Amino acid sequence: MIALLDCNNFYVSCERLFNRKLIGKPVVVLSNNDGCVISRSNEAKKLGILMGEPFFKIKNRVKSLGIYVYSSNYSFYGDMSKRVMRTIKNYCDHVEVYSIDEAFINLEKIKECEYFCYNLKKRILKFTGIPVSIGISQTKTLSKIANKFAKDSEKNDIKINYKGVYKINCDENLDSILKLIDIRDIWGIGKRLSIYFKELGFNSAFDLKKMNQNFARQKKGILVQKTILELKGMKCYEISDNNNDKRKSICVSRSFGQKLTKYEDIREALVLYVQKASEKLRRYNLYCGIVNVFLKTSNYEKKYYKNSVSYVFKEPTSDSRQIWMESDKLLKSIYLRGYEFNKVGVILTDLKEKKQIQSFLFGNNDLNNKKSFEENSKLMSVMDEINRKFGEGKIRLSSDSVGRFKKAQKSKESERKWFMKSDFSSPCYTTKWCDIPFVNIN
DNA sequence: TCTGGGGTCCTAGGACCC
DNA sequence: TCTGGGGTCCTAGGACCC
Repeated sequence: MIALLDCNNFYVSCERLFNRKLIGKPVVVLSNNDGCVISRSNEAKKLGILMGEPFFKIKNRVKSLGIYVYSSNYSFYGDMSKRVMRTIKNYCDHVEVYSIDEAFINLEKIKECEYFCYNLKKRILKFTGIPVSIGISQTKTLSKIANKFAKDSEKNDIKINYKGVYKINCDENLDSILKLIDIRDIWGIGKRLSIYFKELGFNSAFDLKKMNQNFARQKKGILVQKTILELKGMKCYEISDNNNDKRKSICVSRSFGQKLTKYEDIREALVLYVQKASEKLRRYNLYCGIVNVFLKTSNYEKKYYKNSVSYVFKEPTSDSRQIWMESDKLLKSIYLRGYEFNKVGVILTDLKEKKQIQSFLFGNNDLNNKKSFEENSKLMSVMDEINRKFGEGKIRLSSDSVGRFKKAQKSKESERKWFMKSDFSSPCYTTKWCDIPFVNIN
């Protein structure tokens, strides 16, 4: 069994820790620049405040209803999150921290799941002050749904063994529960997909479960197919250990409080974001291969413009001066006069760890240039050196190339030829690396 | 010389999550 | 007047090569 633990109205619950008078009162927490509502207490939900609602639209209503309003304090929420997660890990071996307020827990070895989770919930409340709900089922997708019922059991008087804990069992109550769930509320089915499926007459989670998975796969891709299987109780997503959760990108961006038109003003903002991004980079002990800068007007602007542009570093870097120098040039290249900009940001991608010596060496190669025989010979000698140093070395290949490599391996000569003409790695293509054991071909 | 098919690499954009 | 920020993964399609 898998449990999904979710903190109730997390940001509001955090605010309540240090302001006891907020307990039992309607409270909302706003996003940056007090743009829109990102967390609501149950009382605020009952008053009809929606998630993501722009604050300016409901300002008057909020005032007249006596709702307490707070700007967000992310570093505080981050600290509280760490405490909650630490508490969970004290009692469970196998935990995947999924987001700031959620964690998946492997319950394989636990006999009385519901009882265990109920105790966990009580302990978290005692040690951190944060109320949580726990859903239990065979797959991640189903435990998400179970969690929704657990939350409702807190609010309403649903018959339930343990308050705040709910279990869906595939052999017993599955279908009757799925019939109650709107297709939009399934994990992985967002706005677009739900509109598409509803037009075809699939309205509930039960309907989706019955859908032909090959049809789903063909029309909407592998993720929907997996969701269908998960609804049937077949596990498609394992609980990860968070060991291999190497970050793939770092992004820092903000909407401006007011619209900016002057280049200097935008540049000033960007300096700060690049600074923050490079700090993160170094904190995680990473180097970045590509820097991307984007600039846009508000989506609601009549004169709409958005653009972004990247630079590939010759060598991966974590030097904030170097990153800024390139970012500055990039911004200049996409800035246009006469537009009212709303947002600028920087994204660092193609992140590498220091210890990835090989990708450093091979990552230096120019993109899109097939290397000459001489250049590849140079690479080969570098690999030899690695081989000598570390015993068995490894070559990084994009997984697409693996088949070709295996084919070439069939004879010594074809393998040799293949080495001579291949791109061993491309710094741009990072998502699907395969490490192939290095074979000394001499 | 002409042509087509298959494979790879890469990008932009879409969709989703919290 | 005022509409968050930070991520991940997948896919279609273009360019290129053989």
